[in-house]
Amino acid sequence: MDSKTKNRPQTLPDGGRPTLKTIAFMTGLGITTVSRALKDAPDIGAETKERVRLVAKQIGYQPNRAGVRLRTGKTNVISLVLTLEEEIMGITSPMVVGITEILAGTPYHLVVTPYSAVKDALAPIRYILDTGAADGVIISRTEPHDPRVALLTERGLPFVTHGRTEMGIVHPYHDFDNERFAYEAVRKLVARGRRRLVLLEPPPHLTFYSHMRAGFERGLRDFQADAIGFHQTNIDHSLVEIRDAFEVLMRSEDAPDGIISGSGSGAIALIAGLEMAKKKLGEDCDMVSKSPSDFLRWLRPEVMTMYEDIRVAGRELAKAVIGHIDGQPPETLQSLSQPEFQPPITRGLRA
Amino acid sequence: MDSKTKNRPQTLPDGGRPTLKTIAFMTGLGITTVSRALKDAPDIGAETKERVRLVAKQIGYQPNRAGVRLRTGKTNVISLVLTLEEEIMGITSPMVVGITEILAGTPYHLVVTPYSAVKDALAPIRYILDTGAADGVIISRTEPHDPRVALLTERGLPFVTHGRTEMGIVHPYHDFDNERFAYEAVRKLVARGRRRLVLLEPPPHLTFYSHMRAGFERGLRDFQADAIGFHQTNIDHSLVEIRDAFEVLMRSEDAPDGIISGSGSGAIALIAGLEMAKKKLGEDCDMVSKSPSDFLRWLRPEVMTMYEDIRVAGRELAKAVIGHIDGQPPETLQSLSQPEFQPPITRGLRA
DNA sequence: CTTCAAATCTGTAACGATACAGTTGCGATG
DNA sequence: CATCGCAACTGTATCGTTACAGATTTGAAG
Repeated sequence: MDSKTKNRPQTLPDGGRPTLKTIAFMTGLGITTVSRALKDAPDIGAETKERVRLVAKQIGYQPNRAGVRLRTGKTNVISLVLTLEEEIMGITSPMVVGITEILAGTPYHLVVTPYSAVKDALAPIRYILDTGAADGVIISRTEPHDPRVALLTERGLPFVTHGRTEMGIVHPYHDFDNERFAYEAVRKLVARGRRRLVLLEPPPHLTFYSHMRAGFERGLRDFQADAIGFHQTNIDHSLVEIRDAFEVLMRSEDAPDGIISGSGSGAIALIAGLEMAKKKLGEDCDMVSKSPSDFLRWLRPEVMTMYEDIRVAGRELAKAVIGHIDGQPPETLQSLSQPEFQPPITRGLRA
Repeated sequence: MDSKTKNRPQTLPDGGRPTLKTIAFMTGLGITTVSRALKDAPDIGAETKERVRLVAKQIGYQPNRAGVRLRTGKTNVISLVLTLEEEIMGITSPMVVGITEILAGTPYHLVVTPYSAVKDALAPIRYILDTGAADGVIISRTEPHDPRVALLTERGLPFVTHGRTEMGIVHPYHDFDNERFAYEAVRKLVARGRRRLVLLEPPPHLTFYSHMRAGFERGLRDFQADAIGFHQTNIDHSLVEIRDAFEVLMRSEDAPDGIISGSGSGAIALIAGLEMAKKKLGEDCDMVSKSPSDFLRWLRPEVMTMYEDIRVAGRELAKAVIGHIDGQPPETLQSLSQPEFQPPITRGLRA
């Protein structure tokens, strides 16, 4: 055995799974060389790289994640941080699908990290930071001064928010244009002759509360309509609470004739309240609602809906975190999706 | 330096994160001792264990997952395998919530592993097996002879199915009792005087297809009703397809007077088809539907719904995989959730 | 006094990958 | 014909943890 090959691997790994050692053994190269060849390092010969790549592919080599993670700290994990009390109609589902669609083409895995909103929204972030559990984080329910954004920025962990902040930190985000949603909703209702408008708003601590309100108020000014106050409930309340509060409003002198619902499930409760007050949608009242799914269009075609495509949001968010991890500047990783009214469900035969 | 302490760690790990080395340094013990103390090994003194535990807790020690995984192969990961084309109304969302509720009290993380049903449902399973990506797997859309179950069993990777199989393999599962659902649905419809019943069924290749059909047919026999054939579509088809096919049926001589819908979103389409045929729900027709969410009850209270609690299913599935990983016998990890009719939404004030 | 066993504790090697600091061979340079 | 630089390759140490095979101490038995 000449000196050049004296420390070459003599044995193969026990388990069936190929490692760098397997490839080293098969090619007659050193483990280091194989590692560097697979990374396309400049100090490895072109032909050698080719050989290594070929063998790696043949035997279906996949780097051991634990090995990489232990040595380099790179987890290849994106963490989706969710509250357990997530929206009734399940915004999570299409979101997860959207994210995984993007991650499928990458080495990243999606880990769902839940927290109880009732407790501490920072807890999961701290956990991820302290344990180095992920290379990137996706958070939602963003607040104007969001401590999670502050913490993640300070500690330099790439992230993206579903929703914007107002704290002078430039960071990746994806958001639905709620300002424009409310504005267009007002326009639509006024066009139908409605002038006494009510808004079922997001909870005030979330950023998109002010966006939606701003759009609402701008619309009222531009199209000359009036706001009917309805701050007793918001889209985070239970359907029963929303319904009951709205019934009271609809029975009062102050009853609105146009309704804007900031959420699809909220719309259900509003409709129920309205009907309990013996009013009829489409006659006494018109309604515009945001809707992440199709059921309103099918069951209450009278409601005019603007579709919020959560699946696309998931895709955008995933692309943005990865971009952030790859070092792209945050300002290039921001996107806003524009609301559009949905056409009614087609009657008649169509696939 | 006496011989007893000569190889004690002299330096602390660079990063802020505490490791076994940190604790060893602080307690003056060896790394091995600390490791074994934290595992409550029998050859470590009681007082030593106490000290180690105390220090570990104080400094917030958490084992490095990559280290454990590399050494032991234990990933502490549960993989939820989903099709990207998952149910329209998003069954995924409450399921993920249910699973994470259980995992929160364990060292396990939830990784979502998607696949395109259009392609190969085995692909993600192979990936997990080949790369050792998880300690346990949760699969859904189970088939009577499910190749995924065969493969996982053969390779000895713990798993649980959402739905049962019929291949003579005893394995953990959680299922909704679809046989009973259909049976009780028939009973209810017959009690309302309906005798010409139609079933919107699951796709035939899934196991619960035959369960639901069996319950349906047993109900027809026991309560003396007749089946109206409707196999043109199933709950996997698009809402438009279902609606159009059902409209045709409702306009025909053969129009049913009772409808059983195997899915909540399917019910929406059936209602639309029925209305397009100028029939009225509650008058010409009654309907019983499975429903994983609340919207039907709110928007179409005429529909009698049986609630399928996906969140609870998620919890059961999580408990079952973990049980399987922990070596509990599969036959003790099987559960069936019993359908119950939901009460109507309460009218009047209630939280 | 040995000798031995039990009770505690410990070092080494290994899991798979990579950063880093070499080593080797070879043609060009002075 | 030394010397140098360069291209191509390699060994060692390390990340944090645990399995395994010792090592040390203590006290009781012979």
